[in-house]
Amino acid sequence: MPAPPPPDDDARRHPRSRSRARTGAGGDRSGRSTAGRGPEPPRHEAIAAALRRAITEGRYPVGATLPSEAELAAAHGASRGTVRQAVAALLAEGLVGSRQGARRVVLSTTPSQSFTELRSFAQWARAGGRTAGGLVLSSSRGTARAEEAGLLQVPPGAPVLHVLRLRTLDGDPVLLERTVYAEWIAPAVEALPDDCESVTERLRRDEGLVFAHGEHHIDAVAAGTADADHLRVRRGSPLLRVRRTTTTAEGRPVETSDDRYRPGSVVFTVRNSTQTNPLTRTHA
Amino acid sequence: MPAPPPPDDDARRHPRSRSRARTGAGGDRSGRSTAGRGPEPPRHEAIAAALRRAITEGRYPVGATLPSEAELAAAHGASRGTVRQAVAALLAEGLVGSRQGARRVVLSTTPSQSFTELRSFAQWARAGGRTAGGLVLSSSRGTARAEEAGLLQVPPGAPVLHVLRLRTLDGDPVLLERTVYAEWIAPAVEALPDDCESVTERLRRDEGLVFAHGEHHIDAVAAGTADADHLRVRRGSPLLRVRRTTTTAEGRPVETSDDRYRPGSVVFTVRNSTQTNPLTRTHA
DNA sequence: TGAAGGAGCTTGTCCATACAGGTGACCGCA
DNA sequence: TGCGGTCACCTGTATGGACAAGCTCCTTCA
Repeated sequence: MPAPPPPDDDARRHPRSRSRARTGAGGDRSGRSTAGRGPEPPRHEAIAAALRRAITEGRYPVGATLPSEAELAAAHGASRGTVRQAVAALLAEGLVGSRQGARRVVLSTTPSQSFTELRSFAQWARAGGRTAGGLVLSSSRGTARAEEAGLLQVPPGAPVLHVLRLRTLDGDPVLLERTVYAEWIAPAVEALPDDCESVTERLRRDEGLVFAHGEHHIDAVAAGTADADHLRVRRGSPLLRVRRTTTTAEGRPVETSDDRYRPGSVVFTVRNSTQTNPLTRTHA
Repeated sequence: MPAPPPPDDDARRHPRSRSRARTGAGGDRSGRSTAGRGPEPPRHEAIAAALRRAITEGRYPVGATLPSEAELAAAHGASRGTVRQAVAALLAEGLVGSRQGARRVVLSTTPSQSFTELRSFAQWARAGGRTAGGLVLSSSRGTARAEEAGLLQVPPGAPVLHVLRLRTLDGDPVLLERTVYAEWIAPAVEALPDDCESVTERLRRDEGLVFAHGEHHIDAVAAGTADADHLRVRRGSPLLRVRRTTTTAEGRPVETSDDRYRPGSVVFTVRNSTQTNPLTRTHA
């Protein structure tokens, strides 16, 4: 849409520099804190963010078609490859659908507040406009049982840290976490305050530890005595159980946890697609 | 925009044809049933499949590093971009992790038998080496309630088809489906046999209808009288509920369903990553 | 012996180009 | 009027080149 600046031939060979210059010069982005805050995100991510915003704000309602790759490329002063990279993100989130030959279609306008991103409880709560709370009920050193050891990739009987934590949403108890931390991270966890709102964020800030990967197993169980007590439900009432194991970017397991959600307050959402995959997967 | 086909005699300008010719010459793929069985998968998919197989077969155990992109490219006679497209698929499946500067690491060797792919119950069962069964308990025309209408994107009161279906795994009842089909697909569904093993596959074969997208809401509920009866559990025992809506590739809703799973027999698995996204998402 | 530095490899980002294959709308003919 | 074919448009696939950023390991110096 915004006609690119007059054809400057020598600059055409440095599109990256050109557009960078543009954001600084023509676009009064300089007024924004782009330079001061962080190293400036990659182009494809910026484009994806712009599209995502346009969709969630209703500029493209459900069923509408997105501009073609060529148009988007021109509008953002990027190449088609970069635009494809951007829309691939929306594809993976299930916001848009794509078929060869046809324009892309908007499937949903609600941002994926779900598993697509690996979200901590606090982050997830904030995204929904709610306030999360936390309270450590007990914390004790112990040894890993066989199952836990397997998940944490340590020998059975290895020292670990067991933590029982109650999570609240707007003051209501909704989640009981039974977490087992690997020993190498235990001191950092013990140093946290009992009512720490977001363990994930604290560990990232204090230890530089990022939870990069996670595996979640979901099923339903009946509330036990302890569950019922803390979550304020009757014993035997249904709970949503999520057993998860989290690892660092290098694949080193950090924690494994048995999380039990009180139904009604929390619903998990997964969006799905035959084309979920980055750049295709349609075959067979 | 598309430059009219100029008279090009230079064979170097047709890398696709070149490599095809290579596979044809060196590997006499023509001798294989490639021509008879489907149109030959894209290169990047073939490479992804090879890597996936190597991982699940244990050639790369958990924690091992994958060959570099350059090595893979050379090994498969493809360009780096194509290899990147292939590994992006594994990234999205959570099989491998990736960090800039470091070799890719294997995170898991179990194929994602889960939500990453949109699988029908029968397909999913087969993948696990089990046999799926189905039985229609009731099927009746009716009108859409407000909630159903919203999910199917039809006006409230529009004609729909309600189907109650019991699914079995190796003969045991594990899933009770309450499905609402949009009217335009209702005749095809009614034409199906009552004990149809896979509705998804039949509809694809007979109608050319593909279930391309899905949205799933997961929570836990107590078994009602009917649930308890059909699933052979006590009333009030916990069930895993998945409310899902499925649409075609164009985004047209096909069905919406309330599925209740008997716990113990089925566990949902979701694998997760900060880098789940196609080609990045690490920022912020 | 231990720590700082650098070289080389590897992944991330981006561009330009070309062709294949599917979609959908327009147009002409019966 | 209705049907079928043509064609512009759009996405999928693939290559190749260039540079940036980050990780590892090895060397070198104190």
